[in-house]
Parts: sequence; structure tokens; C-alpha cells
Amino acid sequence: MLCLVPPRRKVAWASRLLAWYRRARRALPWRRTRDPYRIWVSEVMLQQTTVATVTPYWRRFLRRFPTVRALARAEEDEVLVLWSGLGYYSRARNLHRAAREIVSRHGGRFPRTLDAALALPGIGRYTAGAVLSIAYGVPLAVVDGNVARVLARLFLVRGDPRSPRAARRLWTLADSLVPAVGPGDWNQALMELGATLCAPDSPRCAPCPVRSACRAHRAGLQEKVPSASPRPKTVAVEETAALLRRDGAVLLVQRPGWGLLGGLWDLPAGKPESLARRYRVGLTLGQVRHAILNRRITRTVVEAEARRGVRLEGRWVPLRDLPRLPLAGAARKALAAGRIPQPRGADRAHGGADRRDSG
DNA sequence: AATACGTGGCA
DNA sequence: TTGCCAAGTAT
Repeated sequence: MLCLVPPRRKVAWASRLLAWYRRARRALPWRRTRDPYRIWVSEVMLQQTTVATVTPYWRRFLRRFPTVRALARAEEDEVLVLWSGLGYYSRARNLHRAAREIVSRHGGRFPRTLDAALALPGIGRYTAGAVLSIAYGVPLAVVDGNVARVLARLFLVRGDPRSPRAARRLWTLADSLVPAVGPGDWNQALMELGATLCAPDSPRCAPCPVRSACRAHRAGLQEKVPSASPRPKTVAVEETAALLRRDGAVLLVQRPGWGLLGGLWDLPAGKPESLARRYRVGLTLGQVRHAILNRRITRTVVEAEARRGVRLEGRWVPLRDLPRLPLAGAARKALAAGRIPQPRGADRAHGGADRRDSG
């Protein structure tokens, strides 16, 4: 018979890692529940995002949408509002769609099988394994950035962990290590080690519970393994954003529902000449800077009025309705440059991140 | 297989 | 200021 599951590997350091995890783990709010929905939301928010950033978002999101059904009933705009500032907005749109699928096809309960979980939008091998192992105790491995780094060092897997070859090796290792009992704690222990001690730079090997088993440490290569993956070069982008005001409202446009900042609202923005076809441009209100992925955007915010006879794209949004629209980060900064008050306080995760850079 | 997809914090 | 990083998924 073909052996699809790699043979289970028994390692001497497993109990040390688990003991360390039980003692040293951080008291994260999503570790206080076995509710697959709450764990799922945390896993999606944590994709490529730090714990410190996620925590307030997770609390607000679960307060507003305490159950899968509550999320499934919501309008997409409201879901995006609660995601606004977290980035990678397709995560929120997929989470919302998946919640509706769970209600319509799984009776409102997060599925218990790998295949059913993987069929949901926005859930890949990592998230499926994390939710099923932590919430239901299904013995599935996970490989995220942390686990990849930890296993690459323990087993001296060289090369870029994102390359197909290394990734295959790391998943095979992870599969072989995951225990039949308590897979959730095991997976979290590996992730916690990577997040706290086995850091990308300057790993703290002295207090590491599995140092003696670590091939990279033995070879003195813990700073070199795994090798870093190349990053795209940053490009500078300059654009102009138009601030149009009328009767206590501002003109905003909604970006297309896919791609960059999909579904989010923003000021009309673009090259100066393209804005000038639609608007009469007045005073410059300020410049704001915003980095998105590999783009460094410098945005000049100008007062503007509609040209006579030009049909305007977008919607006049009363200022008091701004909290109900998902705004892009660059839109918040541009509005701040125009001295337009932002929805914040108890309603927002962040304080004064929006800053007028110059005048 | 390679690329698109956000943001804030930190050295 | 610039570059790099943080619990990935979709195409």
C-alpha cells in the first residue's frame, strides 16, 4: 500500500518543547477559547500580520460579529470597516464569503475535515491545519513562517523556505512530527518558539528548550538558516488626490471589488492631468506619504471643485457617515491633511497614526 | 512558478 | 530615510 502519511517520527525534544510552551506561552486572547470561529478569525488576521496589530482588531471584530451567523448576515462594507487598516483586504472578503458558505452548507459550524475546510475561500493548508488542530484536535501539521524557520534550523534545511523544494521538505517534516494527541498545542509550541526565541534575526538560543537538538545551532548557522527570500524592489509613486467638499460632505470613490485595496473607499486620485480633466484644482492642502507593498506613495492633496458639465464618479459622503465606510489608509491620511476629522477613539484600533507630513 | 496583495514597527 | 519583517492565499 502507498504510504501517503509520512511515518511518525518520535523526537527526544518533543516533551521539552511542550513543557516550555506550557510555561512560557503568551496569554493571547484567542488562546482562551476552543471556538473554531474565533480561532479561525485570529488565524486569518494573523496572516502576515503581527500579534500586536491584530489584537485590538480581533476584539472589535468578535464583539461585533460574535458568531459565524452574525458575520454571514453582515454587509461586506461593514466587514471591511472592521478590517480597515489591517491590510490584505481579500482576507476580509474571503472570510465573509466563507462565513456565508459555512452557514449555507455546514449548518453554521466550521467544518471538521481538511477537504471541507480547504474548499472555503481564503483557507489554505496552514489555516485549515491551524483551526482543525487547535479547535478540534485533528492531527494536522501547520507550516507558517515561524514553523518553517524553526524546522529549517532544527533539521538544517537550507535554501529559501518559500521555494517549492524546501517547502515540500518542511511540510513533510511537520507532518512527521505532529502528535496524534494534542496537535494544537504542538503546533502552537512550534509557532511560539519561532515567534519569541527562534527569531529571524539574532535568535536567542541560550534559553531555547531544544537547542541541543538543533542542527543549525550545532553548526553555528542559526543566523544563516533559513536563507532570506528576495524581495521586490520598492518604487516611488507620486500622485494627486482631490478633496471636494459640499454641504458637510466629501466626495469619495469606491475602488473595484478586486485587486489592490479592493472595495475600499478613497479620495479621487491619480496623475494631476487626469484629475484636471474632471476638476478645477485649487490650493494644495498638504502632502502625505503612504507605503503599500513595494510602493512608496507620495500623495499631494489638493482642494478641488467639479468642472461644470462633468459627471462625477463617486458618492458625496456626509462627514458623520465616514465611520461607516471602509477607508484606505491613504484616504485617512489625505482627509487628515484636509483637516477632516477621522472616525477614531473607542471605535478605532489606532490612535494618531494619521499625520500631516507637511504643508 | 512567480507574482499580487497592506500595514506599522523597528534598526 | 530606507529596507526588512510579521501566524499565507489566490491565481
